[in-house]
Amino acid sequence: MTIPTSIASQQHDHSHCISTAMEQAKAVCAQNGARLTPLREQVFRLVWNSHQPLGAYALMDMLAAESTRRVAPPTVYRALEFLLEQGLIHRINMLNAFVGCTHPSSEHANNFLICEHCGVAIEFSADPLQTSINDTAAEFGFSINAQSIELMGCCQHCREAEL
Amino acid sequence: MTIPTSIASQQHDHSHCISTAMEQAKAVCAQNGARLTPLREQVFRLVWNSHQPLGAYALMDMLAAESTRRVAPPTVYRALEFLLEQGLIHRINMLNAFVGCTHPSSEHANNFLICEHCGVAIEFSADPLQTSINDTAAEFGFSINAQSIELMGCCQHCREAEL
DNA sequence: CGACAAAGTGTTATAGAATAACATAACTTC
DNA sequence: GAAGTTATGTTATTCTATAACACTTTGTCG
Ligand SMILES: [Zn+2]
Ligand SMILES: [Zn+2]
Ligand SMILES: [Zn+2]
Ligand SMILES: [Zn+2]
Repeated sequence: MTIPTSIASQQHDHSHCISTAMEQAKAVCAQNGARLTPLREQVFRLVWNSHQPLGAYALMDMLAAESTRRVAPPTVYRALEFLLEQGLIHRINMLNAFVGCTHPSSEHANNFLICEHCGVAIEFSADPLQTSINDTAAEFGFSINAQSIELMGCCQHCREAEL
Repeated sequence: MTIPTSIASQQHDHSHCISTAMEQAKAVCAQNGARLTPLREQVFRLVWNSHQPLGAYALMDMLAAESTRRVAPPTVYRALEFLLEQGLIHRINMLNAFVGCTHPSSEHANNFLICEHCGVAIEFSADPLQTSINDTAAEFGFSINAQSIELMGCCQHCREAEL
């Protein structure tokens, strides 16, 4: 019922990721009294099509491909905004792209490993890391409202594949 | 001869920041055999006009205001690219903006506290934080090429001013 | 049920950020 | 000074995101 983040870059039963994410999304929206409309669900599904962050315009094209009607930017941006508010997806600032959240119900810090090879974004959280972050902020008398940690590089799977 | 990061959001002798940054920039370029041309120096100076990250188009307007000739995007983007390569400025991904680096000569991890009130970006580094980052990456078998840590919130100075 | 308000979506236009491609100028090096 | 390299100018275009307004659907309440 949870999505293990570390498998994102490996071969795995991704349909399981999708269905789990879908369940969680419905639960979160129900709990928040938010409406996961057909359009929003469609965008969410498209974002979850893979573990690779997707740009808004790529999503727009996929939306347009699925339906016959033409799709304009606000359509997809509004859906993305909703999903961001609900904590169901994250924005990767380094890529101007969006990716599904693997644990939307619990508290989550926006931390990602992003592989430059396969494009997969692995969400992670680590207590010692968060402690260091909080300590540093405290040291500066700084109060954190939002945090973005993005590490670009090469994932284990891709490095092993290269040998 | 160094720029203390913690004073960025306070009243301080900013002309000292600028002159120090300028010295360091010249030293870095000399060491790397890179040419700090008048245009690049002008852009660098404009970026260092404050501790608040500046967008490329704001810079462009400032450039245009200073000289009579008209300035097109590639002009400023090429200068910014050069300064980024030399490690003299950083890009704040959450803001699509650029800010001067306070310690360009040494190794530096791209870590920032960004105040939503005054807009100041405070560059910081913390050994335990970096250790946690490296540990986490190692745990996932991930090799880091670039890292971006951006903490948005409210700086001490602004919080005290609000009371 | 029928008005009404609120939330969601469609549509057009525009703003904002970044790069491609090619021409010209300046600076090196021989 | 000629040739090659680096830097800048110039025009056009791509990519990302939002503003503004119209229309539709959904939920609420009398
Ligand atoms: Zn998966
Ligand atoms: Zn990979
Ligand atoms: Zn200063
Ligand atoms: Zn502040």
